[in-house]
Amino acid sequence: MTASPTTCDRILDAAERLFADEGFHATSLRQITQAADANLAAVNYHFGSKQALILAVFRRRLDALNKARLTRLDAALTDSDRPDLEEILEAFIVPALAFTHGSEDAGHLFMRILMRAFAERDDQLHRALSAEYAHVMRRFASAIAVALPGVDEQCLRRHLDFIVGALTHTMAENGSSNGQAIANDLVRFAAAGLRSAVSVRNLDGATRTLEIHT
Amino acid sequence: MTASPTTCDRILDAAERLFADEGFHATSLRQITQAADANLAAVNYHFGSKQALILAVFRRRLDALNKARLTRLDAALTDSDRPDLEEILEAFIVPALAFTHGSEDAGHLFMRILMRAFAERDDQLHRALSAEYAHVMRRFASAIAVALPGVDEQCLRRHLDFIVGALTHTMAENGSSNGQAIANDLVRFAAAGLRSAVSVRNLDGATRTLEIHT
DNA sequence: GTCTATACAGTGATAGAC
DNA sequence: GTCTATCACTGTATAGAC
Repeated sequence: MTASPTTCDRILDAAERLFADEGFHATSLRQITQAADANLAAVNYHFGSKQALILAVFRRRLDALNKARLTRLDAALTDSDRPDLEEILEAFIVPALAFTHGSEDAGHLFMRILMRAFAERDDQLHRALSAEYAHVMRRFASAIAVALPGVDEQCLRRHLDFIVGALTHTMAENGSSNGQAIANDLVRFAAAGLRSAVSVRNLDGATRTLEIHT
Repeated sequence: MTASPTTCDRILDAAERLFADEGFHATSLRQITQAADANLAAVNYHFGSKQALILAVFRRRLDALNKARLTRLDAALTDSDRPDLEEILEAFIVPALAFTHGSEDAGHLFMRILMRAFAERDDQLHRALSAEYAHVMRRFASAIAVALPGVDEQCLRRHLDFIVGALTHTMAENGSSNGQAIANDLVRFAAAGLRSAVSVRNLDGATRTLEIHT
């Protein structure tokens, strides 16, 4: 069941489970290699460092998540001529929160790992991952820009940061409960927030008399 | 300049600076005590553990932030009879992002420490801090509930999580640039998101024919 | 009480033998 | 590729000096 063929995979599996259970910092390489029936030095041989091992554990699951996101985004875009904002947001949010309901091993572990990730990640990991998946963010930004014509580019980038922050914080906070309800809620919240920028901008351009807060 | 009177304060100052520069995990107690002209054991004597020292460093700044938030909230609530949603959100968001512009030592360090916090925090720290400042969240939740009559309680709690996540992620991502612009943006974004919940709920209760997404 | 010196078990990493 | 042995370093605990 847990006996994967190669040493590399056994280390990845053991590391994922231990990281999810105990946290990254609290898990030692000796624990991991012992659980994986491997030698201590094997980690540094195969991955280079503990940091790189953590990154590898993440990459394995985040690749799947972002592939699911892009697949759903493509479906939403080809679905109709004019992309629907809610569908785009669902393509980004639902796959992330969907693992929540999976009592499947991989899904459950992934969720707990993600909770750990945003509860404990260091910025090396953060930088590496956000660079690695920047193209995903760019694709969603483009799609939203089409669905919301007239939205300011810098404003859109900020709003995407808002959404990413809300999503990850909520995942870390709420664990594996109410995934679908939270997803619906966040989609509506984010859509309203995004649309508010466009309407304010339009009003501003049209009348120049809008009062700006503080 | 950096010579505070007591050993306790010197350790706190040195720890804050080193944590901001290098990160929590990467900074050793030996670095801290050396920079603070103190003995290694002084940390465990005064704070109990490295974890508790990290917590103490946070508490010193977060106390000030949350006091500023509550002061501004009180001002917004007594300002007029009916609380204004945007003013409430500003009371929560602006003080957090205001430190951004402070070239003052404390403000600048605080910002970088906060970036580290949400780039590296472990869940012990997270749990302790959110428990410690839960009353602040409760006060803001109550204020918003008054400003937005009819909003579902559970929904409001989720939305507050969205806002906290968006705020912290954005602070960690954008560093010390454009604080005021981001604050205005986030206030508008959050207000629109919050209002969307109320209008949807009202529509839902009134017509029962609203289509629910997916 | 406040602080110091010292010791300890455990960490990630690495060089070199097999 | 894999393993053993070893390194410098970590956070923590304690006994004792001021």
